[in-house]
Amino acid sequence: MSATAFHSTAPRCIAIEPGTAAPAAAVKTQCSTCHLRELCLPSGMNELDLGRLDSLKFTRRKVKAGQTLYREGDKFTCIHAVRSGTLKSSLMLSDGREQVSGFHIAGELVGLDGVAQGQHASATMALEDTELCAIPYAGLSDATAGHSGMQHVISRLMSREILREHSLMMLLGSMNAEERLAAFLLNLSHRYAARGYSEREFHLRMSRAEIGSYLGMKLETVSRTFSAFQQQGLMEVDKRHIRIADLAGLKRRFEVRVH
Amino acid sequence: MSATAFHSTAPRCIAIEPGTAAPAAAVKTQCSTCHLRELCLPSGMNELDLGRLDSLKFTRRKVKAGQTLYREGDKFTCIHAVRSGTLKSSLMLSDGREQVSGFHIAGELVGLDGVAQGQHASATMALEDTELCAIPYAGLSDATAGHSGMQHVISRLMSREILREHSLMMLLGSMNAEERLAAFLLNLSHRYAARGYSEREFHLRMSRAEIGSYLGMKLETVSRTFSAFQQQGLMEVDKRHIRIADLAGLKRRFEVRVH
DNA sequence: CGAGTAGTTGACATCTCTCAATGCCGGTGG
DNA sequence: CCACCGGCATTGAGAGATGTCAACTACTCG
Repeated sequence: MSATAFHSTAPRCIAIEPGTAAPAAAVKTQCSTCHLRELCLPSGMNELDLGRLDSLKFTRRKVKAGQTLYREGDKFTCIHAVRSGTLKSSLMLSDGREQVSGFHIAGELVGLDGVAQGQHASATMALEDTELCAIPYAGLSDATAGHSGMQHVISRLMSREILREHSLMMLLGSMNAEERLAAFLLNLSHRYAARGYSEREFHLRMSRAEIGSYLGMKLETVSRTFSAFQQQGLMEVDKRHIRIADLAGLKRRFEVRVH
Repeated sequence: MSATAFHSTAPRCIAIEPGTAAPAAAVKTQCSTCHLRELCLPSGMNELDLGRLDSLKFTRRKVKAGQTLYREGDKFTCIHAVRSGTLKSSLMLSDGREQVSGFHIAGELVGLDGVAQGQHASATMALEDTELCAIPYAGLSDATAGHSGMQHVISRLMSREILREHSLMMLLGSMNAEERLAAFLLNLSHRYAARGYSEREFHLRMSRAEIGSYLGMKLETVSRTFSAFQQQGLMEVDKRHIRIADLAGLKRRFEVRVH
């Protein structure tokens, strides 16, 4: 049904992707020196806790465009933090229907849904060549045990994931096509802006079908809605390149805040 | 827009509802003697951790039908565990649109979305007279600090909430009206069965409008879909009383498992 | 008893989906 | 080098599902 296929093997998070340019010894990363530390796992931690995090030295991992990071049912061992690139997570129904449940960019965490059952409930695939930090969940649990501030940060991250899903539910449950696409674009714009990129001009890494799956509409409807926005003078659309001409107007018409 | 209105005051979780039959001294509850312990907060804990939980002695709290437990924006201090009764949680858009994000019955936890920002992102209202345990989040954090098994249980509960929202997203994003309503009823049936109630016959505590809001459809469509199920011989529907005549058939036609 | 709430049903409108044709682009192989 | 192919996006026409509006009934509460 979906245009995209899962054709990679499903390596574990401890393994280094074979065939990548990674040196023989795994590249290790410390949070305290990472330019994404304000957005990512350490967000909200104090210096002391950040130091504790550093002792974990996370392994880096590369995933090429089209390859999966994990599939549904895979054993859950690691949370992953995106260093660069873009991923999509999706849920699969027994009859083959796919629903994209999220897109992830630099500084975002992937895989928190695996904690509940010790195995992943979704599959996650790279939409472009992507680099991540593999954060072993067991190691993280040990490191945070006894440090309630640090523990609270983890809980906050999980709760934040719940909030993220709230807004998607809102979107899927009570918005029409234009509102959905506008909410999606405004959300992306916001996330890019937080990372220092342009909030008005960006390149979509996902297909119309993937956007549609995420927003609960068909790819043709996505395409038509893009065209409608363009005709309304709200933005210029050239395939995956988006330039928002009237960001304020877009917000005025479509920014529906939750409470 | 919505048929339901918020007309209660919004008491804090430490307070005892005025005017209820609760004795002067707050009723305290220990998890180890609770008949819901297998389903609720202690689910998956060992004896030792359960003992630690007992030392917290949660305050009971009653909320009458139609009253709110908390509203969006309220300070988050407690998670609540449902002892008896039914609640709904809902999200509000700035333009007044409401989306029900969940229904909660005995043994389920309410309010985990507040952890992220220290304030509630949703509002929660009792659909019938309801009794809860108020679980102060700070106290819980302290009690679990240093006990990674106990901490992991909390994380699991949050992750479980993420999974719950996953299936709702799946439902909202890629199912038609019959599938949505069937999935909702099968889910309810399952939850009642786990609590020792009939899986075939139950009383809905929520209106057609509330079901519709939860499932992303209008109340008339909910009503029509109930009628369709009845005509198909799948169930008998009398207002809010449901008797599933052909549970196997309902499952066969509509049970779409995630992976 | 009257008003208000909840649920059902019908008729029609509207939105999104479905199916189909076309164009564009990049990669590949003759 | 160019023809061809596959994947992605756009657009049109018509179908189908759900929303909207309205009428009616049953029930509850004051």
